Amino acid sequence: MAEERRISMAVIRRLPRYYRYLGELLEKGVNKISSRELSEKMNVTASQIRQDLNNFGGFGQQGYGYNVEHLHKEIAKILGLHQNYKMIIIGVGNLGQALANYSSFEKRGFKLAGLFDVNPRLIGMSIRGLEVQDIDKMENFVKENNIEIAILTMPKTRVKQVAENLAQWGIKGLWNFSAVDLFLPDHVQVENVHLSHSLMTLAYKINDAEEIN
Amino acid sequence: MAEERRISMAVIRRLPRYYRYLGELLEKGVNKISSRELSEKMNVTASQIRQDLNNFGGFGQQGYGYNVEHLHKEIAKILGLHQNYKMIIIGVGNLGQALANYSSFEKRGFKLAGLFDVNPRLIGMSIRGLEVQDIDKMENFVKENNIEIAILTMPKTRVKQVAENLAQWGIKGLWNFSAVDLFLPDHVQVENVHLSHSLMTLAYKINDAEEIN
DNA sequence: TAGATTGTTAATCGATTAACAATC
DNA sequence: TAGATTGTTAATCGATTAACAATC
Repeated sequence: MAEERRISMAVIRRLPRYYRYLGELLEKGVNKISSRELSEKMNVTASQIRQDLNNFGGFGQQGYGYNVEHLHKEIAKILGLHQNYKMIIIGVGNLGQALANYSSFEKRGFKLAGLFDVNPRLIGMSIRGLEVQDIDKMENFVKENNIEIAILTMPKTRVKQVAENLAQWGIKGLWNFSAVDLFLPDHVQVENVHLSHSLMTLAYKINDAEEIN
Repeated sequence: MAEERRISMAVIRRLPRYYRYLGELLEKGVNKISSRELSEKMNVTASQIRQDLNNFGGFGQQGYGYNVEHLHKEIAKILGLHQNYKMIIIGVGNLGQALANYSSFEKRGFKLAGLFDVNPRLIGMSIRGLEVQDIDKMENFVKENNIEIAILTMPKTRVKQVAENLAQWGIKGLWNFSAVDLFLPDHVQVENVHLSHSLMTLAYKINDAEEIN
């Protein structure tokens, strides 16, 4: 077995963007693309594209470039998009409902299987054919349906406890929208979306740009 | 005037997290904290905290540590949270509505001033006291009300054109939730929230963690 | 074959961590 | 004063860019 270098998250986080551009090229019927052409479209260096892709093996061909369809598929495989994932949403407030209605995730293999909340007013409500269930039912549901991903869109006070429970029940990934940092066992992966952090960063950029002038 | 080093976005993106932890300490009535104590709570190195903060001047005191309230306020200033920002939301679908209902942004000085959509079914609808307006009214509204930030939660097909218009009308920042990369003049700052990228990254992490075992 | 472009090594640049003198 | 902890320099580590031989 060859010695494998650990691939940095910086590289991984660029892959979805490559994937998106390649998908668009595919739709336009473009068959091949060179690292230079792609770099111009994406506003990155050609060198970075070649380095990034070479972490996973040689997908291109000297003198030719990359086959768009092939590269698109390979990146999907790297990201794990060739598989399906069963997801639940915990916390069916505004954001939870918005994500529940996002049908585009399904296309990429992320299947919504259940909705949970503590609020009696929401329990029983139906979104895209799924009934909001009492959070009491969650343990059984997760275990029986082999749920892989939980989307955390509930108030921050309850997140830590729920996340720890989910970890015990064998969940594999948490998509965390709350302003809470989760420190969990290694078998649970956490991806944070801190909207407030993002907005604060925008505020900084605005002020910084004004200072320059 | 002292020569100013450009501060990297890596540092800036850590500030909201510091800000959050300091806010929590403040609520607990903690007065002072050392870089070591904070580093243990946050799971980063003390060295990084001190380096990060020293980009903006010395906020601490040798032998003592940092005054929580003071540091909290200083970070707010750096991020530009001592100011108010007027925002509009363009695209009042699920995600737009969810963000419109997010009252916690207001507390940080991000004031929602208007809602816009093209869909006649949505126009006239009221969310948190704001009526959804026809997108035709947007140019006047932005100019007359000195809107600084636009939240882009509309279908990707229309984003580029709208963003270019907003840039011309003097908007300062775009909070972009669409899967489109915006290349705009320097006076407009863009902060992207690519939810699909985030979910793909989670898929990668899940698969990667399983490979290890 | 000649031209083009990858894969990959080497050079550079930037970010993080370690170390410690300054100082409260 | 003695102990603690910052501010800051130096060392290390990692990521990006440049360069070019390999090869289609």
